[in-house]
Amino acid sequence: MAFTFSNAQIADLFEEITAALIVQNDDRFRIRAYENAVSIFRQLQEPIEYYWQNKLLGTITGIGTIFARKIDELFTTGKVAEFDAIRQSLPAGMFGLLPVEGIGPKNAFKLANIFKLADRETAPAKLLESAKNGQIRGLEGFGEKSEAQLIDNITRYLLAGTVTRIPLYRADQIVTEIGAYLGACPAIQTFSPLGSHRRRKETVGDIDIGITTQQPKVVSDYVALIPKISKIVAKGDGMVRIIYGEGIDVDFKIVDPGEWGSLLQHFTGSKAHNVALREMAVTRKMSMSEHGMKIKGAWQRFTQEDKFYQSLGLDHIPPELRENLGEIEAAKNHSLPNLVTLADIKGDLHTHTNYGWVNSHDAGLSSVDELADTAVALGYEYLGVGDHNPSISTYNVDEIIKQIQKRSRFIEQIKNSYEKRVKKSTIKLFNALEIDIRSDGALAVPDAGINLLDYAVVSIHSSFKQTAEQMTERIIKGLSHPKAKILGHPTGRLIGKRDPIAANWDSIFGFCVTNGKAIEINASPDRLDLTDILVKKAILLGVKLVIDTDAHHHSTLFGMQSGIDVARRGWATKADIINTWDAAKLTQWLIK
DNA sequence: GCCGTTTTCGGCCCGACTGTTTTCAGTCG
Ligand SMILES: Nc1nc2c(ncn2[C@H]2C[C@H](O)[C@@H](COP(=O)(O)OP(=O)(O)OP(=O)(O)O)O2)c(=O)[nH]1
Ligand SMILES: [Mg+2]
Ligand SMILES: [Mg+2]
Ligand SMILES: [Zn+2]
Repeated sequence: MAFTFSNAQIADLFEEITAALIVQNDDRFRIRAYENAVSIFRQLQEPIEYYWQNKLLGTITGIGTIFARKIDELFTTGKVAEFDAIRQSLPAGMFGLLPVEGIGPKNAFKLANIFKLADRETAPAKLLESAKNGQIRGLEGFGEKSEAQLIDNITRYLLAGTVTRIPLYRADQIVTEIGAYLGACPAIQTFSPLGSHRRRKETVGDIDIGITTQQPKVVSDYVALIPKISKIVAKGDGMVRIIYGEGIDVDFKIVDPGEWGSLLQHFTGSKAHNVALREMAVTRKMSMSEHGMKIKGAWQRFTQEDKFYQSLGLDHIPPELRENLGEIEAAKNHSLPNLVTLADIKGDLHTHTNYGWVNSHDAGLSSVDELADTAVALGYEYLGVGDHNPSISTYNVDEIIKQIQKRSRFIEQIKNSYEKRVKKSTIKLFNALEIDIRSDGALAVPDAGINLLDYAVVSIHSSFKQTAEQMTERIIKGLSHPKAKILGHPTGRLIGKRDPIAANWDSIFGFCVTNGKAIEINASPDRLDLTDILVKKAILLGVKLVIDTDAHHHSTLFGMQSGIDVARRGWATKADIINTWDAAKLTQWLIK
């Protein structure tokens, strides 16, 4: 296979073809199929190449025989002849203009044509030149205002660079900030962050906020005066869209309190979920939107979201599931999963203390006592007391074993003294380590050391770029030790910083099911892996998961919710998550 | 181009704002 393409590359390719088809006034439903394919490609968490190799493209809803054939052609020949022909019929510069806010396919084409923009990289800057020279205002369909907008939008685009999505923890901070401002407005009855933020997606493209009021004009004006506003993109009685702070898009939708239920539904999305619901309404001769349900020309209003779903015969769907990935069907059949909640969690199995050996990676900052006290405060039944394995560049094999013997005695002492000090507590402390899976799959601790532990979390911390085959073999080898019970932060990705490893997850999941291993959902805000869609797949195959904070400080033990969010997006119930089990059941499963 | 518990043909979500428009196309959500 000489040709390889990432999912992002394929999504970008289809996105450009979508734009080209719009320019060519192609069939709007064909265009919709292309748009749909783009969002599917961006959502997939395994390589399209993997689907292609295993002839699984046809199993993806929205990818039919024609799209599958085009992808086959792409991987086989390195290009799609039809796509190349379509693109070559258009000025290349138009594709460089598309990322600019307010420039869609039609205008991108028109402007690239008029100003002979043949190069996509330089197109925005060149167009900006022409706009600044007043060459836009005279064009048909443009005027002084649109010229000024164009200048502003291109300038912002050139300054901001490529679009990056906002990590959810950062979005939480922004939401709190904006919430403080909205809360101070007497005219606002209720407000709530919606969109992908409410669905708890790992990153959000923007911040979406729904508002109810009986004075929409007052609220619209109030919102537009928010501190740190950079620009009003659009504003009416029903909505305000702004650029906020360092260039974050914030969408406000403002409705009458009587429409809150339908607004919650609409503005939470996802788009694919909404479209599927609306198509369902259409088959029942109804029409739905953020304003309610239109039945025989008459609007029915909803103050409550669950009632809105009910009007379609559906159970209330948890926001985390609203991705049009089977949740509507499940809501119809009353078979939605009973998703895991924070209250179900009974312990944390991946932590780091300040124990004083030279760690292979960052050591923790808190003492065992501090971690245990916090775990008790959280009402936990057990806690995995962990460290990274001793650094193999600092210690030789014998020294590593001696170090672990010493640490095991230390933990034993702590357990005794802790149980004396905190008499009421019955918290169970496990002697655990996080051990590197080295590039050949060997664990960084010899057996004689591992066997002193209650269990080990094994993780990839190096050589992230191996092939999927190598990596899969490596991980399975690493998990093969009986004490290796948990695969830590399995994809190795750091949101916005490091891509996930390539691996054959089907094989790894299969191994875990057969051999009684759990896969971690790491709650660190920049990890959040295993990722949501792979969680769903793992659970379908029967894999057990564990949600860990990977705390390097005792306060971080409080950060479990972000892992719960991921688990819920992966359809996880209490039964799927081993650290919802009580100490007896967990111990029996974990300690070998 | 995709899809199927009325269909393998004939459907395919719905709405807000902007600017230039004389009735609406484009863009975005
Ligand atoms: N019915 C319908 N609803 C839409 C459409 N586009 C967006 N919405 C709704 C559902 C979305 O979740 C919500 C907010 O739009 P966004 O573009 O901000 O998307 P979302 O927040 O889901 O994802 P994001 O992380 O912002 O990219 O508006 C659409 O084309 N049709
Ligand atoms: Mg959004
Ligand atoms: Mg939005
Ligand atoms: Zn780690």
